[in-house]
Amino acid sequence: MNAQLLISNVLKHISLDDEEKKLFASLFTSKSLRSGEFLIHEGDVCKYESFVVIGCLKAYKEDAEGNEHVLDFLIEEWWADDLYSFLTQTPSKSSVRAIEDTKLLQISKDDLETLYQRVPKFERFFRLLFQKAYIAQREQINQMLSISAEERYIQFLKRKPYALERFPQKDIASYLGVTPQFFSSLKKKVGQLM
Amino acid sequence: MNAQLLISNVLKHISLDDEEKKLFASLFTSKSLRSGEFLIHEGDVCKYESFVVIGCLKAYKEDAEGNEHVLDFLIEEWWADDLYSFLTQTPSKSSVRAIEDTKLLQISKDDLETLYQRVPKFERFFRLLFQKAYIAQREQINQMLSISAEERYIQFLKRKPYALERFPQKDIASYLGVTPQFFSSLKKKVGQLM
DNA sequence: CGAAAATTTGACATGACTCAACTGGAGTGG
DNA sequence: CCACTCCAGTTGAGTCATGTCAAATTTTCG
Repeated sequence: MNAQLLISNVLKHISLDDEEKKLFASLFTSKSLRSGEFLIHEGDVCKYESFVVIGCLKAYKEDAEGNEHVLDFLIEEWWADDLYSFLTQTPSKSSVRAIEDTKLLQISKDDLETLYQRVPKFERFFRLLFQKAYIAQREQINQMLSISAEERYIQFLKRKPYALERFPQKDIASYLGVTPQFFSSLKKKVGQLM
Repeated sequence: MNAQLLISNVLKHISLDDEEKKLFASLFTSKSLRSGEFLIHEGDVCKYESFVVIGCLKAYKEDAEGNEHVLDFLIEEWWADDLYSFLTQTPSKSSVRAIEDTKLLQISKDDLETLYQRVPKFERFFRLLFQKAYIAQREQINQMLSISAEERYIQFLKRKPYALERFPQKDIASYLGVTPQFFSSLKKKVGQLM
């Protein structure tokens, strides 16, 4: 198992000595998913926190009519999984599914608690992750309230320039809250402007 | 200063002995706001975490054209303030302003750190708050993606039946992401259905 | 290659916005 | 206590953004 990407990600937020790095790496196990496979199904309790080493996934929720609503895209160096379900050990309200072949590193809730006790500064690291997720969401809400679908799409492209190549259009449409048809015309229009 | 409401709120999540209650209460100071006064201005660093004892406030953000976008309403037994700004001690991206005369209890960042060290289980309490805020936001995003303004309004009334009496209509409209005019017609239509 | 899924395109329908005018209540000053 | 002003809220006409439905086209993948 190669944990280098994971370690270097952690080092961006807190410092670690060799001992701590070794302990940290030893608590993770690796997992692979083929495109289309589930990391979590809605209703499952999320037992692991997962770090994306390579690949990409979407987090989404189904409404009463069975329509998918994409909440987020996860790529390399992001943490997948339903954070809320993981922390509270209650059933997840959303699903996470690979949209490319994906390799993950996973840590269980118990091992994470162990880690907190032995190296308390990891608590800070994971709290920072949570905070980032929180503020990113707040931005997302704010954008949805204040700007048009076209502007949202342009912002989205700025933040994730690789989006059109990596994510299916219908998932991007869902993430932005528009129909695939309307997204198609948006894309054409915006493409001509640039 | 009367901290009973605050203490009983904390006791819903963690247990405390008398000693701990006393310490906790001693770290808070009270603050009053008249209707219309600011708790935080956009751009300020949020120095205190505030618990609403009585009254209500709105958290909002202004866009480039100067339009308000209401992000949240805060009433009794809620925590006001920009959590992100408080935790990271960076300038707030939103403002919080009283819409009724309001009484708050406040704790500073330093005192909160002291509290964490002396009674570590408070760390859990505040982390739970954060998690709740996170999941509430995720619900909000999900609703915005999947349901119409009319349905959102009906859901909102279910969650906050007191809303029409306590909050100005234009603020509710902004919270739901519609114009005051359209909100007015929504209200009429939904009122007739019920 | 063939079938299924994703994307595009066009006609039409509707939800939500803009603008403008009107109503009614809450101060404020004379 | 009245007249005046100032907002918040309402109403209606016209418009634009986005959705729906249906069909054509392209891509994906077994």
